[in-house]
Amino acid sequence: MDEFELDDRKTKILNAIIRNYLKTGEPVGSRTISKYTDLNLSSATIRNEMADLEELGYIVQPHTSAGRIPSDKGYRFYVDHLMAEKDREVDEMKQFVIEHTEKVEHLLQQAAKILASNTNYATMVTAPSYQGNKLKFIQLSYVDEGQILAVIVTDGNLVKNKIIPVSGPIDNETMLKLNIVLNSTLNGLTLEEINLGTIARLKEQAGIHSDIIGEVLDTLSQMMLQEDDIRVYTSGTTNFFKYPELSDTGKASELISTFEEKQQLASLVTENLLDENSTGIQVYIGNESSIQTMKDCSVVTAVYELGEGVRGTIGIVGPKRMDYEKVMDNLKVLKNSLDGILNKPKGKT
Amino acid sequence: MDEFELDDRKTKILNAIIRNYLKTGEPVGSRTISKYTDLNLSSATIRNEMADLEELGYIVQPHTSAGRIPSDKGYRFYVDHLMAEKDREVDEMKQFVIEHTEKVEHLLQQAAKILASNTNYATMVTAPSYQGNKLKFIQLSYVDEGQILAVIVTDGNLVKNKIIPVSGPIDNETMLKLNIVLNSTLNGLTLEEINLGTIARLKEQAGIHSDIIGEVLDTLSQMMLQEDDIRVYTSGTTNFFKYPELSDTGKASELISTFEEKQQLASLVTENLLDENSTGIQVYIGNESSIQTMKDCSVVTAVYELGEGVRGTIGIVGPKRMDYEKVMDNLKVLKNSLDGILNKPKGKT
DNA sequence: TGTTAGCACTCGTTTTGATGGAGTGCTAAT
DNA sequence: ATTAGCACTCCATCAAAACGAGTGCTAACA
Repeated sequence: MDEFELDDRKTKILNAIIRNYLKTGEPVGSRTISKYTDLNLSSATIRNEMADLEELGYIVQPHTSAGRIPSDKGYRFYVDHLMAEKDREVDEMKQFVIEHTEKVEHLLQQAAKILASNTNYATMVTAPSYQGNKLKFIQLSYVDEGQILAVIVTDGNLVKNKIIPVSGPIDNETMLKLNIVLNSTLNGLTLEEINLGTIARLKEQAGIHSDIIGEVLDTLSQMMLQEDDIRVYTSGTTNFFKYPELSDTGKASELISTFEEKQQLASLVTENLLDENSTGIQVYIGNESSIQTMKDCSVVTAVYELGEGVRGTIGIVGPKRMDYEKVMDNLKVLKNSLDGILNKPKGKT
Repeated sequence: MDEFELDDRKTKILNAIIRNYLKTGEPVGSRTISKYTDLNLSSATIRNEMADLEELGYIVQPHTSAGRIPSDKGYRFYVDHLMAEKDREVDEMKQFVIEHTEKVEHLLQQAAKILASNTNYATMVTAPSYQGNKLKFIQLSYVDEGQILAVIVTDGNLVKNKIIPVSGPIDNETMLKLNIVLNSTLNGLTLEEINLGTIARLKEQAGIHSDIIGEVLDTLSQMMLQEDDIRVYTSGTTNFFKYPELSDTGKASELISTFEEKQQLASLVTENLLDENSTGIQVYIGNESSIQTMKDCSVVTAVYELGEGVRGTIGIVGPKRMDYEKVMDNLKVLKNSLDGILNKPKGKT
């Protein structure tokens, strides 16, 4: 619907304004456009058109007697309709050489860092959620009196562990039995598939030690629950200082604080992880994102999939006047680097 | 030696200057001191004394016709000789209510956060090193074809795990045997105590599967090696903005970047973890710390001991003009809260 | 001899005013 | 419908001026 309220000429002018503003960061005036486009119109005509565009809400004037800059609506229009037109060369982009390390956390931290240094924006990478990830192996070990160690491995070789306190001592045979019961019942299931029936069956089989099973299951769900555990790796937060519109002390400080409060970031990103099964790229302009402090920023995110069902998000945060094309390209490339990396043979990618 | 080059009056004046500057953050002039102290001296006399103090290097003038501010040497003198004099009330300090969570990492992140909000400085907490920590339990599990899971538990219930790739399949009996060998040989040893003799004995016992033992040992040392794994939790980095002398874009940005590069912070803190067995509090003023970017800051650190041999560092970074007394008090209290927390009964502390 | 009052001087900060330029909106001519 | 022209607005920049805090020095004082 939006696109019909703009005729061809207005679209061209808007495009020119936005592209120009992305480049320079300065409000752009009618005279500039008059020369920039192939429309061969005088600045006066452009002025008239610009007045219209402003009335329609695509551009705004920081103050009288200044040029125009894109509004959120303008950016949105650009991202949705104007941007894709241009084919761009990916070869200029630095490659993502991600060392295939054992530690997922290192991997992700690294990814965040590279993305930040490539784009010059602040970046975040959320650790994968266990959504839909299958249990592969469970092991209980009697470590110490009163303490059992539960180790859980899922597809994609994500490992979690927790110490569970128990009251009495437990003999080896019981441990063995519990392990067998747990593994035979739960292996191959996703967390969502463990229902009351499964639990009842488990407890029955465990007999006298059903309390331990209970503990284990609690642990399981606690572990896999996202809230508790969505880790977010960030990098390049000081990049905010590179953009005058964000670099005044107050704003930058708020933004960096938000990045320190990883939990907030997680929430921003989680919705799109759940809502959307598509692996597309999401763009939030200004207030479109749910985080107040980012009202002067744009957020671009993508979902990666380390292994089957092991999905997380990568994202960048920068000024609204960001190089959307470059950012989206970078995200795509990084996403591809990460996708399925856990299942790939060891070594460099 | 230093203290002998200052007579009583100079000491008093220096003290007054520093205390005043700590409060206000403004260069302090002779007139202020003339009224502040009980010395009942005119500003002119103070001026003479100040000229002397400047020549001795305890104070400096930001520019002609400004008051004086303490030099690094001045701060050092204050911290070493002047500060302790005053007894302060701890009751004003907010308590550290640390929830005793299972996850050490949450615990430490929380500690950093509370410390930051208490002091209004940037804080860091390093995860404990394994220095001197004893192995308690090792378990190898055959998870998948070609993959063994190694789980290692140390005193203090720190758990580490790693997936080890193996070439051929391994039967249950072998696994059992390996586990017994590993545990019986290594339990109770610290990492440092595992020497070539131990290793040779292990491999011999393992027989045909000595390669796996080798892998496990590699993993062990890799895991416990500090370099690889000193995690640093930080908080309150945006507090730098609260102090004008640090809040200009350039400096603040550098500092925050340093806090993002956790590894650098780790190095700052590690030395004192190793060098010193005392549990005292370390103060680094300006260039006394090894990190260039912190030349305009003071760093105060303390060592905590979660469990026996499980030691890490807590520290705060702020302007040289920081409230040393408050900071040191806070560190002491936090240190006490953390000390031995792993061995304490579960629940609130 | 140590202390103090007084004064000239320095230097950073803040205020003020002037100037210039970029850009607009409107009107009248094409 | 388009354009040229013009008056007007507003911001940014710069320099000068006014200000104020604080010093160093000298000469007087106890």
